[in-house]
Amino acid sequence: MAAPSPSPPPNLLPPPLFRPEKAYFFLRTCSNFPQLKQIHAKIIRHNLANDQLLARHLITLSSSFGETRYASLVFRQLHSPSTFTWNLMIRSLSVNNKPREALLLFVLMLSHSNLDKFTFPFVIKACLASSSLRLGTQVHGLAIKTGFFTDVFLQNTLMDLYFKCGKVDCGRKVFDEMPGRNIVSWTTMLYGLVSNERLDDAEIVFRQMPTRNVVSWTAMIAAYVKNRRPDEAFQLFRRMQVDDVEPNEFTLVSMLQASTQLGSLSMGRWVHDYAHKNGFSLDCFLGTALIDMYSKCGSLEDARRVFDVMESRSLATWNSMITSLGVHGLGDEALSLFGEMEGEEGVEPDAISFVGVLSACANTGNVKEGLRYFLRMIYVYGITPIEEHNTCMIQLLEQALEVNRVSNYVDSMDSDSNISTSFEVESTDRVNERHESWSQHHITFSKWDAG
DNA sequence: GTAGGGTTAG
Repeated sequence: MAAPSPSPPPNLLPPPLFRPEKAYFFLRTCSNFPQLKQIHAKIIRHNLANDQLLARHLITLSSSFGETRYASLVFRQLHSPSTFTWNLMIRSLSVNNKPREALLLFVLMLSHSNLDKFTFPFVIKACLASSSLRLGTQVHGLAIKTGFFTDVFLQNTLMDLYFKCGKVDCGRKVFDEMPGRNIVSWTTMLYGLVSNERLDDAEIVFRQMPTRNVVSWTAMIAAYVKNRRPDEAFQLFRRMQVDDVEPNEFTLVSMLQASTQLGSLSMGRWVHDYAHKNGFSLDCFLGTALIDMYSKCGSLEDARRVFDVMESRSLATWNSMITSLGVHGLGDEALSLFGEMEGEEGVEPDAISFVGVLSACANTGNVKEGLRYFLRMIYVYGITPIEEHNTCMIQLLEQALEVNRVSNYVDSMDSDSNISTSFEVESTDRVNERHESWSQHHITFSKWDAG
């Protein structure tokens, strides 16, 4: 009797068929980076690593997880990436805060691939993000040379670059020579003028605009706020509603700033109420603007209430709440909230957080904690002190010296020698002379106390 | 797959 033929060992079995469609399905449902790596491994095992469409999905997804190195790896595995894929990779690096790498890739692209009209906005944005105006100008030249300059997206992005680099005349020239301006071109022009101290010209542009949408209205409202003209911001807000343009979160943030500038709690409450009634979600920006408004208009309770109900909080949200507590004299609460923030995943304090923390310590005279946080800022978080930190520290040290001076004075009443006392007095005076800014700082906080 | 407006300190 013939022996049954042995079945091949499992590792020699042909792999089950893994079509690209199946890989797309997996990628569509993929929600984290380890999962993505598993799917990618499968893709490689089934010789699909050179599939352009799959690679695009992998690049988009890994960069959405912030994994640009992995995205680059996928990109490098392609034999000859299409222009689309080059663009995608440049964009991925740029949006993940790696504009220099994006620009290097663009330089490489010039000798390996054709460009298209989509390439330019990505590259110009990378120029802006890395403050490379010079390269931006060269890209401008290249756009003209290659015939892509007629694209309105490209022109708008270029205008924006010039305005944000302070080159108003260059931006204006692009705008003036544009044959097919659209609403974005007009709004870019408007805001370009505003951010270069030219509110009057911006008003003219706003009047001349053929059509206005919520972005253009909001840009003009924000312009008034930026120039500390809150009354005009409110006027324009009303006109916008008469014009049947619905405000959005961006608009409301500006209106909250306008309320803060007016110091009007009732106006601020009205904006909050408006947001509530119209179903606006409390996103990080709107929530933080509300906290700031309530705190500066005198209602710490409302600020805290907003903070507590917010579903997601940005670093700015935490900073705003910490500063508010400190400013309202609740230094201990400010420090304890800072501790909570440090425990929160993905939220790392920045220089502004420490301005809040140190001024909370300074206001409550908490010298020991102040020094501890100051050192923590420098040595744990690697943050270089800025003037505001130094001002707080000087205030704290003066308090320490003052306490020391008084105690030394008391000691000196019991002893014959008062050498150390005179030294302390002298050094306090010297500090006062050198740092007159302290008194200004003090006035700032007295203003809060009064309010 | 591309462009414009928003938050925290000072």
